[in-house]
Amino acid sequence: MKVLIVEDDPLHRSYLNEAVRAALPECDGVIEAENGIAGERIAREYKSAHIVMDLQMSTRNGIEAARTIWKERPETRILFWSNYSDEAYVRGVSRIVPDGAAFGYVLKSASDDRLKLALRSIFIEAQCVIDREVRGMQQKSLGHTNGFSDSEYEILVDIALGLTDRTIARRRNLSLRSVQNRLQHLYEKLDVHHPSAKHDGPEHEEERFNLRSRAVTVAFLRKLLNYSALERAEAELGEWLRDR
Amino acid sequence: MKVLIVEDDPLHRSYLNEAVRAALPECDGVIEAENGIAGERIAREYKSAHIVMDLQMSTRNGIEAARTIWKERPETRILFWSNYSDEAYVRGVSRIVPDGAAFGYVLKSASDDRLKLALRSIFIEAQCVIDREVRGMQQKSLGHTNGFSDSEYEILVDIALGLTDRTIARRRNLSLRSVQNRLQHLYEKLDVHHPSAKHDGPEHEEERFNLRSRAVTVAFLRKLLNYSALERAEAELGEWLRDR
DNA sequence: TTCCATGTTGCGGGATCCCGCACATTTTTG
DNA sequence: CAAAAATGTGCGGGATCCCGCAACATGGAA
Repeated sequence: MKVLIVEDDPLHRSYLNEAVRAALPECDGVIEAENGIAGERIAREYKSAHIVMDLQMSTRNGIEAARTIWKERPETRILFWSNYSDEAYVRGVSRIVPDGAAFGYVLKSASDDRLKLALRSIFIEAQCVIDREVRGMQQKSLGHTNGFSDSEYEILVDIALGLTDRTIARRRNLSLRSVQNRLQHLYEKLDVHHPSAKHDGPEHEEERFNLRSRAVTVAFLRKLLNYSALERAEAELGEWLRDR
Repeated sequence: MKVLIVEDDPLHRSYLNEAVRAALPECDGVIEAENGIAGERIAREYKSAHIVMDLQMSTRNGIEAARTIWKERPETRILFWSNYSDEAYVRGVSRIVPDGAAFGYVLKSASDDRLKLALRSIFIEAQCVIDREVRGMQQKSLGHTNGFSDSEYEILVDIALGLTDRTIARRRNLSLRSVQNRLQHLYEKLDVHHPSAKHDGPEHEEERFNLRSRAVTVAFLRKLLNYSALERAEAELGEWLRDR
């Protein structure tokens, strides 16, 4: 068995290397890649079936790399090893994992033992292992209370990209009013109504926030969005624009 | 001489510890803190004058920590050791460094030698050391071509926070029109005009972007903004709102 | 001093956005 | 199955936003 490590940081890379060797005596070779592009290439060359992947890498992030790898070989087992459990990452990962594929999501802050256990579970037992904290995030994002449905998330991404209502309507095949409707729901869930508005008088004073922009900001602050998610969304938008 | 290391990641922390001991034989004690809060506390307790600080930390980021430390003891020498050279970080740092203070900015991707050299230059020679790449960013953000003036950056942050034109006007003591004027300049610099608009017919077709939101997005993608900058701006906004 | 660059402010209007009111369709729930 | 809760759509209007046109102020450069 060979294991491919895709990780930006040299320190983390060598740490992973050691952890893999210690946890998997049956492993007879560890290959390293220092960014997503190289990871994809090497995975293709060596037909790697066991990969440990960092999520945030400068030249090409782990989600993109994993997606292309899984597209070519859906049975590949990938363990994501990340610093963060942002909802944006969790959503990004669960969106691309193929049916029945074995994968894992472990935080870098996890203990040595947790990492090694995860390595064995996924690569030997073909069993999914998801960090407690990450699992919590996943649950929350599905539960209806305080959680965002896919359609709400979708429109959040669209306004984050800076699309107009009309463009969103065309892109998502909706009427203009429906788009605005979804926006209402989004604003409600993000709690970005006009905050300190006193409804005493009829005057329309103190509207402090531009709801559209504000929504994006609080989504960022709540880690529903992050740079990586924006980057991916921007790329998808680019494709759609090319297709008119 | 004692050195305080403020760094999230255990691996990086121990690497730094070793580097400091190797580069500074005259150092007779290395203290470690694993987040910004602890860093501030320990710096206060030990009156640390020599600090190596990570910028992105989960509980409290390095810029905040450095600011409070420098507020109490402006002669403290701080070496920032960061993964990124985002303009947002560079601006954030240069905004808080006191007059005449010795500081440094080295990327984590720098070589061992560069790091050790920087440690000696700052802590022994009291000389500022700024990574080549970071310096480039700094220059660019000052140069008028392709660079953003302070006022433009200011309004960028304001719309990123989701403020309305009127609120921005009150906050920055400007007229409404001036705010909109600055926005025009910002849109121009970020190149977010209505892109594929055909001016042939009088019809107003194909306005794909909401300029306000779009501007924030491209600023993010160009790393003029990042999570840390948003977080700081949000905190400042909170203060201002409390003061009415 | 005169001229020109830069920045601020007013006015006005077309395009969007935000959203209440209504109604139809779909899905969920009891 | 029927009630209830989502969800999609149209209409309309008040508030904002985007921005051209134009008048001033300020501060150097010719």
